[in-house]
Amino acid sequence: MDDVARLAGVSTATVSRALRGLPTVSTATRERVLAAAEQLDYAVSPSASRLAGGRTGTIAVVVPRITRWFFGTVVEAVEEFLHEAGYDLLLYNLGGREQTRQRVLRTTNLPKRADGVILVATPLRPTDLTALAALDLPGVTISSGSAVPGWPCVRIDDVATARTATRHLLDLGHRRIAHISGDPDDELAFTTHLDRRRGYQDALHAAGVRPDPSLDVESQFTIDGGARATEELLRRGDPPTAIFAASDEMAMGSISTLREAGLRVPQDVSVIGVDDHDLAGVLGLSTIAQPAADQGRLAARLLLDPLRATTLDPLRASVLGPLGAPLDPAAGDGTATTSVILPTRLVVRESTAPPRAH
Amino acid sequence: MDDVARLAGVSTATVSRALRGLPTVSTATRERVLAAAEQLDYAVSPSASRLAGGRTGTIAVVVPRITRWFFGTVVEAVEEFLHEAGYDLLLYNLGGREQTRQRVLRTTNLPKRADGVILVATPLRPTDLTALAALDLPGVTISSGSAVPGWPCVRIDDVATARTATRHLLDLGHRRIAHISGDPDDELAFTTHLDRRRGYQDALHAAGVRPDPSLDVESQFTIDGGARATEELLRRGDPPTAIFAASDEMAMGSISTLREAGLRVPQDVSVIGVDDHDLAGVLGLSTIAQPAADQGRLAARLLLDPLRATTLDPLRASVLGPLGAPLDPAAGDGTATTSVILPTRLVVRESTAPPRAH
DNA sequence: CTGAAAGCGCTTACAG
DNA sequence: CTGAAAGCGCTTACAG
Repeated sequence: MDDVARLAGVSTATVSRALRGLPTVSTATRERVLAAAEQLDYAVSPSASRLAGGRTGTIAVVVPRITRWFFGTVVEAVEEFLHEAGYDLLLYNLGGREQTRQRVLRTTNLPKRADGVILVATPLRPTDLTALAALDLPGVTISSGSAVPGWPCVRIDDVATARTATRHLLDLGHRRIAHISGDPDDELAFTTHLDRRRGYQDALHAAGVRPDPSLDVESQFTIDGGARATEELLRRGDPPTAIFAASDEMAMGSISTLREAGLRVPQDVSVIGVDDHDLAGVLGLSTIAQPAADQGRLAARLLLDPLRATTLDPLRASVLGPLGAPLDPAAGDGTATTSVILPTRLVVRESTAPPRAH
Repeated sequence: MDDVARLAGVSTATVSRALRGLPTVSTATRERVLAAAEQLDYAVSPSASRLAGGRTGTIAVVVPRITRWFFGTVVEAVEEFLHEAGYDLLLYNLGGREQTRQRVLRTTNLPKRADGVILVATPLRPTDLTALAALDLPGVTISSGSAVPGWPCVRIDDVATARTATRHLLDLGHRRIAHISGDPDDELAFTTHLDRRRGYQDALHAAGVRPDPSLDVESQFTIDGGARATEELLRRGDPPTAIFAASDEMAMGSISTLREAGLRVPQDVSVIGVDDHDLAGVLGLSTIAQPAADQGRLAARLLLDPLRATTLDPLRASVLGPLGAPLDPAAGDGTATTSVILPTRLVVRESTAPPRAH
């Protein structure tokens, strides 16, 4: 930076300002600095910049399992948004390891590594919430059960989504509709499966069908979880004519088990999932599509907008107007949790049909 | 850190040494420092540590698309290894954006952000190689077409893998065997599809079958790419009795198209892929399984072992012996490229069967 | 085995 | 609009 300053005939302070685009630099000076930096192929040292400026230019993204469709898709969208904005992405994949969760949420002194964090479907205990609040770090959650005070939350309406899926099966004439969802080991405040179960029950009630507990099986949100839940369902005898799986991956596991058991989909059993997984089309799986990439992009934006606004000179920020303004007015007060709810939509393919008796 | 030093009654230099486990600290002192740090809930500032020490404690991981099975699985394994070793992971998802590739490989001054880089199946032009060499950064490639001088490479034997797949089809009695693979837009030095094509042709030749160019279609390594390649194949008339797809995702797209065209798998057309994708079982897809997670773990280890060795005091490193030693002696000379080749294995499921005429 | 001191390369009040 | 100077919080020779 000294070299650049010398070449441009200014101080390093001015080089710093010019390179960051601060408005308090005359156009002529800025151009001279930029030219000098270019000529010397200079780029600021992130380490020094962080230490002196207190900003890391990095966002931490925490997902349960990057290999699952929803999380991979979210991360891809977040990554693109962040990198286009000049931010780096630190990836934390919990992978079911409780200790990792602890480390990420506590010890890691995240605030010194990142300017903000995006928590995707990360289960949070009350103590975790306290820990997060203590970090005093900007953050956004995606499809999180437990809202973090002051953090925006991007998600879909899980209850409505489940209702739509169940109603689709009801409309086809099904009455014995099973539901596979949830994680039995999950004593954490992760409510996605609870919400989806509620929507399922709501829809049944609205149609005058009393939910049969023996048709409601808990398992993991994975292919394997869906397979095992379906095995359990079949083991109980008197199988359902339709299954609403809480995710496409569960639905795929379910279909696999049904076929192995000699049951045809949809002739013997209809199956519907949630997600619109990349492979849903290949498998002919009916589903409720949710916009995973949009949720990622939006979360990244909600996180970055305020960060970028405070980076700007206050004067300029007021001139820029909308750029600095939070997407939702309510997000501004620092403690309220703004939920942005994105729409889902029914996609009917070949895995759902009227029951045979019809 | 000043506080810790004061509480422990030593200098900050000693605190620094004790906390990093350097061997030049007496046990008593170390314990006092650790206790003080614990008591004050102290953790070093990464920014300051980086600036002063020159090490970032971070590894950059570059993948083409995190949403594809192979890359997601690799990243998950790498993430676990890195975090257990106390390193952070910076994710770069190329996503087909050429400019991102440029930025990552050049401008980003990677060496100031990461201590090393893992390049997963990243196409490299000769100029990229020059750029990488100029970075003077430790790195490892996974399944890269172009070897980077001095970097270890972890991969499978693509030629042998393709040969095995093709031979499986030949053994079943197929003679009209199509191949879908490759990226027609790929003028980069990414050789995976070339190697797989060669294995395919080798196997045909060995069986006395002359490869039919009209049965060899190029497309993308995706579900959609497989679907389109298969459409093209059917459009050409006189369809094959079997298809060897260069990846499971392509195979899945292929199956989808075949079914839409009214062809049954495997009765009318057999299909085999490469990967052993999570959903290969659900789809009954025969495939050549490759160890994606193992490749990720191994790459991370090959990258970290030398880094950690140089972090240690030379004296201690020699005491520790094997820890500091490179996995492969040849990896040590700094310019040779060591390839570690992991085994693949044929997994026969329901998508392959003898041709009907049989 | 330990400490004093320099220095890593920036950013930020502060003053002008 | 710009500069001089302090300081961000560590690590590392160097000396002992």
